[in-house]
Amino acid sequence: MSTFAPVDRRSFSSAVFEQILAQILDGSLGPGSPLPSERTLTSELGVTRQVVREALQRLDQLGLVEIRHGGSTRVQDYRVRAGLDLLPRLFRRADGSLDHEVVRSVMEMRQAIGADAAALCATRMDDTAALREAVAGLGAGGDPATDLDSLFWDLVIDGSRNICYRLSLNALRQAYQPAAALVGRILAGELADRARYEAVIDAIDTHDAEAARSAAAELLAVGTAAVGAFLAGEDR
Amino acid sequence: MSTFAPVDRRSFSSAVFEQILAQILDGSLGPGSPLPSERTLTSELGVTRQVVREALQRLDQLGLVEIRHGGSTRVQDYRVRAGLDLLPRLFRRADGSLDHEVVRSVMEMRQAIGADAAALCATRMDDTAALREAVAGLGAGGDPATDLDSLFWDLVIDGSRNICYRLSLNALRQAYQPAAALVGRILAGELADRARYEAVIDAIDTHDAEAARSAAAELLAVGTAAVGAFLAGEDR
DNA sequence: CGAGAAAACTGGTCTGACCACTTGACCTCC
DNA sequence: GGAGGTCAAGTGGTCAGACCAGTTTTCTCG
Repeated sequence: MSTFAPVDRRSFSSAVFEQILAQILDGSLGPGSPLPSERTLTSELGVTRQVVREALQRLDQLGLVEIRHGGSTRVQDYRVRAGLDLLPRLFRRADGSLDHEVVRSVMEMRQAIGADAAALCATRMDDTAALREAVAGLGAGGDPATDLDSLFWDLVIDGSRNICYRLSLNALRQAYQPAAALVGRILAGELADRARYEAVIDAIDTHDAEAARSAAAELLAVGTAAVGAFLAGEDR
Repeated sequence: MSTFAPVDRRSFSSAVFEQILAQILDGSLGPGSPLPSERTLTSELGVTRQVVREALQRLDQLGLVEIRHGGSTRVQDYRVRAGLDLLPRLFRRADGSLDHEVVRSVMEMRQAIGADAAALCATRMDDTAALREAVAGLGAGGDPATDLDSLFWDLVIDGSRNICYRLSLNALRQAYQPAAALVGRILAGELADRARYEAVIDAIDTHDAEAARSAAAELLAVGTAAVGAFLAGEDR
């Protein structure tokens, strides 16, 4: 099964963005240190000032630099300034290795948000038919994206009517999307455990928030443990 | 006490960004609909194409539009694509009114993340001296930003060693920062309740994760309730 | 009617100039 | 010596119009 991925010829703008981003994340450009002027970057990178500017605007949007008219552009401490949108960039270190602490963080947040969303869902969702249907379709689809429990949790999150959870889920998903196939394999155990899914749905159905919370937490803990084991195995 | 806020004369680029952003959020530009071409925007807005492009790059970075070389740039569904960084933009509707559902969402997430972070903190933090000091200094400082329990929760989040929580906290804070003074007043009850803070710290000190979780949840629930009451009062 | 070429879009980059703001050196005047 | 002002250099912000590189539509021709 050979799959061809489209060559991603990023724009110059994106290339510059990635390059500066990498230097900020690996510490080459520490917090507070000024970035070279746009004109300097222009000549050093061999691109136009417009290209440099577009890259800088995006870095600013991410909260990684602070641009000030007249003054120099400075690097900000991303651990203080950046939002969750930065997450996808933190998975791999400069040398390409997986950052286990980040992966663990994602799994922990997944569990906490998922559990609370299920609890809220129990108080705010009336019809669980869609949920049961989603569980029924689990593992049936072909592609890993659909095969994952994306649909189920989409419904739970939407049912919780919490926009923060919705946006957080988007960010988390954006983060592990590139490795969807691998994630699917690791989480196989969780995905196969229909009984736990049903337990969550039953609790939501009876509007029992605390039952929904604990059932969801138990369900998600399976995946958390599986990922933990995977990481431990990788260490060896 | 009259305070002078610096006049924020945004750049054209930011103005264009805000304008398009507003239209996307209020639905004037629905998901999937194509944006006018850069050249069209250029002439309609009376600015240069570079200005338009910088604005579009930022919108793309936020996950609000999808730019494709050769094709038209399209509006994406922010409820599916945008990450938590979008949050600060969702507080106020087009008419300037506060979106209660968003506020409620923030408080719920604050509570869930805070509780889980406290639990993790209990298993990962060894020295709680800094925490006790932070609580001791609560309410002593002058400005609302410091006066808020920012420092305390900063320490808890850092102690949890969960980068996702760290970034989420940044995003949440970014969201309610503009209204820090008001938030401080509403949360006064929570901030004054030293005993609850101490209970959290004690649990962390004894490495009792579940105790820390419930103590933190109870502490944060005070603020959640206060905000709920405030919103209910505003409805009247 | 269908396939393929051509034209007309779209976004991406280049050029070089000028405007607006901040900074810091220097200079004056108490 | 210190407080204030002036000025030049450096920074980001914007402008203009041109050309390159893809995509989409249109039109032509078999």
